[in-house]
Amino acid sequence: MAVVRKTKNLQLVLDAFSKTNQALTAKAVMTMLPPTVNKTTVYRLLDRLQDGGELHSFVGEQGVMHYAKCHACTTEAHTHSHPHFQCLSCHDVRCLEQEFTVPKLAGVQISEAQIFLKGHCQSCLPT
Amino acid sequence: MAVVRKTKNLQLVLDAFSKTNQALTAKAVMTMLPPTVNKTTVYRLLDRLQDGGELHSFVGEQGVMHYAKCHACTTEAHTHSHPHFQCLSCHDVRCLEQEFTVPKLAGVQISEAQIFLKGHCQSCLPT
DNA sequence: TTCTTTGTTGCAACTCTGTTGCATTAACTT
DNA sequence: AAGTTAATGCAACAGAGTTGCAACAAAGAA
Repeated sequence: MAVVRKTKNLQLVLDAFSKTNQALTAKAVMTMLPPTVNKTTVYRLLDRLQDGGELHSFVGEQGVMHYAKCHACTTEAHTHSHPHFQCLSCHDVRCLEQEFTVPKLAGVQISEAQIFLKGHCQSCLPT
Repeated sequence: MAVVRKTKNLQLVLDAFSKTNQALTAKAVMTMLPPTVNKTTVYRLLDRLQDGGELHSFVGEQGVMHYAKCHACTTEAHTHSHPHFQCLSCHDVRCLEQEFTVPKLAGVQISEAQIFLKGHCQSCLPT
């Protein structure tokens, strides 16, 4: 079920995501919230925001779920086929805007692609 | 540390992987072994086989670690840039042999790509 | 404004994947 | 056969995420 009521905790979570362009884990969100907010509440808010299409999620490092704001994605056509990227220097995780076209592969019919890239972001490039 | 001694449990795990082309979770491996084998042992054997280059691992559905036999990968050049695939019908998870070239993306320098695809395998295609 | 409905929250307990410390067992070496 | 030490089993733990339930609080109705 998506978010229905505009509660204080909801606003806090939304604020956390508007403060950054990074993808955040539930744990990361919690550290940005007053410690009085229960972790169950955070998990449930993230779920609801995802149901409502305000966030999308993907599995990042060590199998931990990450959540990020939806920009290109509309609620109806929730493709999420853009790659997600983690910088090995600053450890930021974020969405890359470029759409990723999955080439035709022999013997399988692809309907969904999850692409997780690691490397160095522009600010962290050795140059 | 890689595998050093050829123990009974090691052979059982290797047998499990030679019985299938699928990628297996630790849990899946355990169900293929006599119940006397401790789960810690399984996790450690999977780690050692990975260190030795006999297996490689990747994060699959719900953030669960999967292990698969290494074919193309050598111990030295352990690229793992081939995609991993899960069939939405039979739920098998396996490696796709085709190498995947990650296109140049603006503003980032990619050094590793994890590609997880979902769809239907040849046997499960509606045709 | 007050009442009522029901979506939301906090708490505690739990599930699941995976890990760690330690004493015991069993491969491999000589 | 004896010694060395990798491998194992056990128990306890860690971290991410879930569930049931009672209490609370938005949002609309009266």
